[in-house]
Amino acid sequence: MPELPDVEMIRRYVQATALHQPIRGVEVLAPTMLEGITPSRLGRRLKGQSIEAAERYGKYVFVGLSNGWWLVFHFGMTGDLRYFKDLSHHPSYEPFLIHFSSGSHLVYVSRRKLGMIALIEEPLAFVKWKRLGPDAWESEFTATHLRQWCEGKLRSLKSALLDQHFIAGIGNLYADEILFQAHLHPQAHVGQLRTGTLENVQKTIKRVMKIAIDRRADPAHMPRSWLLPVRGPGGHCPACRHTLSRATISGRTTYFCSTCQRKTT
DNA sequence: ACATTGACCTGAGAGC
DNA sequence: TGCTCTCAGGTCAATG
Repeated sequence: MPELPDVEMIRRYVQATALHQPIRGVEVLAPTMLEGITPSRLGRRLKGQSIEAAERYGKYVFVGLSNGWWLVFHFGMTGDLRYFKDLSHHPSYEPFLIHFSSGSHLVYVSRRKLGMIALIEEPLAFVKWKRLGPDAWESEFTATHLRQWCEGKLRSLKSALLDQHFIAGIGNLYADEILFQAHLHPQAHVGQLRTGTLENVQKTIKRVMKIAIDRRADPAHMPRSWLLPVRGPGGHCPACRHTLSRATISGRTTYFCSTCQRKTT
């Protein structure tokens, strides 16, 4: 679930639920998910503080604390943040919990321990350290950036879209959606696409991100013309009704319409 | 430079 | 019902 639109929902959720409450303590039930800090040290840094901000970059959420430190969350394939007034409806998988003095809780839930939790001093320095490309939804991601990055490269468009060093926030599902809407084959070579085509790709990325966020990142509520609602075995192209093709590209399962999506233009 | 593979984790669903 | 196998939205490192 957690690609850019989903992570944006998580950010807004934190902002709407968990701000300005003193932290009584934290609980780390999956210490291996902490990066660069021990559970006890993390507890000391957070105790008595409050959450004052929630930012996002790519697939990361940065939770700003009253002492200036930032908690960083990456959600892997299954992670989410949930806010509970009390823990009577105990979440099942909870690597990390923040307990507020009010009695409520902000809980990182995840079935698989593929995510990451860290404590950092400066989000932008973290982004630089991770060498993340521009956020797919922010204005820094321009057609010029796309063109410069693709120039002379042999790699496939699908792998480029998934590369967080190139552009941050797109995952496997939305990469397929973007390719579908741009009418481009996932194995199109980025270096062979014309300037006008690349500009269209950039516009498509922006449009897909915007609409996905407007519709709260819920695949069931995406437009009928989109791939997402039918993406899966036996799905049919919303445009031409052909059965969708399935292939492994860049190591990831890819669904596309072999009629509507072209390798060149 | 790029694609591919496996590792990291664990649940869900299919097939037997 | 229960077992085994395969797959899943992410990232990273090693290999060819």
